[in-house]
Amino acid sequence: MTTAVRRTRQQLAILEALTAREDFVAAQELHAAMGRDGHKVGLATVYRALQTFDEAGEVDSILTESGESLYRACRTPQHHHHLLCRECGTAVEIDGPEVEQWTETIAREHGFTEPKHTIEIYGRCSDCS
Amino acid sequence: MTTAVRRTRQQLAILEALTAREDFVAAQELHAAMGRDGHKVGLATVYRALQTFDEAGEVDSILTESGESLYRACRTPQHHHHLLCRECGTAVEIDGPEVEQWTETIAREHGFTEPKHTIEIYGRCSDCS
DNA sequence: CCGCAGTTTGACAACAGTTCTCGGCTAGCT
DNA sequence: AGCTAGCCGAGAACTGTTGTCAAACTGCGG
Repeated sequence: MTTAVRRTRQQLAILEALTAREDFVAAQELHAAMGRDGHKVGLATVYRALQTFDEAGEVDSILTESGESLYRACRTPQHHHHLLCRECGTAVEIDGPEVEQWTETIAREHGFTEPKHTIEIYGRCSDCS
Repeated sequence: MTTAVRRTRQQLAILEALTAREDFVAAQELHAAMGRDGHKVGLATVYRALQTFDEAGEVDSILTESGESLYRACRTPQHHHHLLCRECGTAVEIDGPEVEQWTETIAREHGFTEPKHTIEIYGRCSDCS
């Protein structure tokens, strides 16, 4: 296991709470949910932990259209994107080698290095249509 | 011209200030720049105007990685994406029919309707590398 | 087993960006 | 000119996030 060390009880609890969720959660909501479950952790701690996990690549994060960050414990550590329902929030993980390829090509063509990209598709899922 | 009506002096000034800029600007920066030029408009007005223009499709807007919105008067009203330098902020407009295609296909495959997407590529431009 | 050094925590304050509020002002119509 | 609907601007309020700092916890050497 190359999984990063995750020392503290709190961090463990946060990761656990996150894992228990299917979809993306806002830091605040996660914090609230943990409070409801009796796990008292500071909000700042939640933010810090999520940030740390994100940097370590242990969780997946996206930016909503309103600028807030959502997190999700991510099973496929491999790079991928999301298809999000803008009504109910369901997220489908998608994989797009073609697009990865495309962004790299575009970046290189314009002399850009270290390309990173944000690709999210928003729509209305079949249940919500 | 289907261009929306743009009645007031302020809105005109805002649009003008925006047009004078090559790259994406934050609402606040635009406001500051206008102040420097002697055009006094309220910050709230700048926000309102930019929002309105954005909805009307008269300007282009993107969300930075830190969650702030940037705007730019956009000459190619056609849908397109951006390649942004994360150092100096230079933006290159890019066009990717393949990707448009791809997102639609993906969305449809998963039963999603009304697909909209966010695709931004961040990198370091040749000057900054 | 005890104490120390370095981390981590959590309550709260501080921030940044954005939106709301509301009195005053304008523009356009009659 | 008078009236009305909508716009403006200053600042306050809000939201999500980050910083602060003392207290608590951790592992380690003695």
